[in-house]
Amino acid sequence: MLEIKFVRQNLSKVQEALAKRGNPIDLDVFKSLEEKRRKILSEIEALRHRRNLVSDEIAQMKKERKDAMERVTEMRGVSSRIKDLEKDLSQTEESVNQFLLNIPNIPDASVPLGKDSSENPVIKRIGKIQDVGFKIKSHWELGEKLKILDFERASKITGSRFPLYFGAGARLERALINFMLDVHTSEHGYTEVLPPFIVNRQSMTNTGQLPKFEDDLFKLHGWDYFLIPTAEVPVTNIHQGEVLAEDLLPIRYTAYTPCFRSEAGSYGKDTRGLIRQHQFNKVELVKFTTPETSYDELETLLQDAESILSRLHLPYQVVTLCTGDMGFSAAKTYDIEVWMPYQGVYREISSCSNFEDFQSRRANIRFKQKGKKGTELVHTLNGSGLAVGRTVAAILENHQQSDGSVRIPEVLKSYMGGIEVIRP
RNA sequence: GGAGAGAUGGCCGAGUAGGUCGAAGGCGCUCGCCUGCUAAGCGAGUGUGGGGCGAAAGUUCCACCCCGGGUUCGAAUCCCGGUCUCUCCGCCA
Repeated sequence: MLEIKFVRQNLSKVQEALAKRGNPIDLDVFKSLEEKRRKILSEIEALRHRRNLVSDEIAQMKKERKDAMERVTEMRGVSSRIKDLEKDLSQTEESVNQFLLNIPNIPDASVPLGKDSSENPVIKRIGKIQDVGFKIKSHWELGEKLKILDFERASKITGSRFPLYFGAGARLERALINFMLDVHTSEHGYTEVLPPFIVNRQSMTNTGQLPKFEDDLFKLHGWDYFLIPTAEVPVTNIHQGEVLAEDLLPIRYTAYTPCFRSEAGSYGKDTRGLIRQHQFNKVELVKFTTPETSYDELETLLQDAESILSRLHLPYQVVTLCTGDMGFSAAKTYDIEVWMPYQGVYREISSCSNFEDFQSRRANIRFKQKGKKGTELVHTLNGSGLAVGRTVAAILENHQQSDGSVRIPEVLKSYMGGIEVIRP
């Protein structure tokens, strides 16, 4: 959420920034609501001031055993007037708030201008794409032939877009989770977290999934709870409402969680394989930083995610999301895209973002500098490190051999109980 | 699921016959003094958010003692509802 004062004082700047993102918003409604809110508020405060003064007077008169009836009667009127205004105020505040909650973040100045994903500049490509000299199979074909993936049976159990792994496939998924967590905790300085997989409405609102994107979430019947679409939600909300000591920052957490997404509106897209599922596993990286360091921390966050791909010998590229392609809460985002040889395209496998104070304002996460007055909002960041199902897909396709077997990357061997190749 | 106890400032902890309580006291922290160093000691200060005035220091007003309602001229204090935590019983991986 943007700061109300900032929006009020920078109407045209905000409007311009939102136009760049491709979601123009008419701020006139906001302007008049906000004026109304401030007008009512100052009237209420004046009346409350008066009431406070006279109430003290009444107390004094009672002490001196004087008759205070006249004042009491007067204050009855004042109090009921206040009550009416308060009702009006809370309605207006609610409207202003709803408006603000639906305004996306303002892109950082370094974010390239563009209308959609076709305009995301590639900033680097790592790893060689080799011509293997045989016909590349898709990961779903490999998975089914190797008897490690079974999409048909998964749909019997639940429906379409749910994964079912067997044997070395299940082991590979688990190996990747452990490998990623181990690297991030022991080499990159993150603290491992295992959070709830179900969160309440407030947490979803704090990180920006709500109120706008409820259709993308799975909601629990009879509860105001939701399945998490990413560990970002529970992990960022660990510190909601807290004032952190500055010397604790930056805080770095990594968490494995399953992720649940309704994928509303994606009918027909990526219908085969592991790319787009209602349930998938992900290892997430989350940081809380000071405003001064958040952009440096975004760069190292990106490196931390990249290092997983390098160690798995998977070719990838990094793009900067342009203004028109960024998520609602982000101020700047890098996507890491892994090479998927069957389709011959790079596919998103990690998304690393700096949210600046957009989430921390909603979640009220602050820090305090020693010896300094007041508090300041932290900056929050997160990135996938990595999406596990897509990593399995990438390993299958990139490390397949002409006989339909798949080589396990060296770094995973110890996690795979010595399995070096998955064979039919 | 049943019974009970509790929720106060960065932390601990007073405050219930409603009025000068934004809240005692302690700890912590900041600044100053003192002191071979450290510790101790002494003095002063020290919540958050919003608004007005001010270049700033500051000053002033409003709100906040878990959350939401209610009673009242006036609520941290009384009433109702909710959330969370703890204890006991039951059940359970």
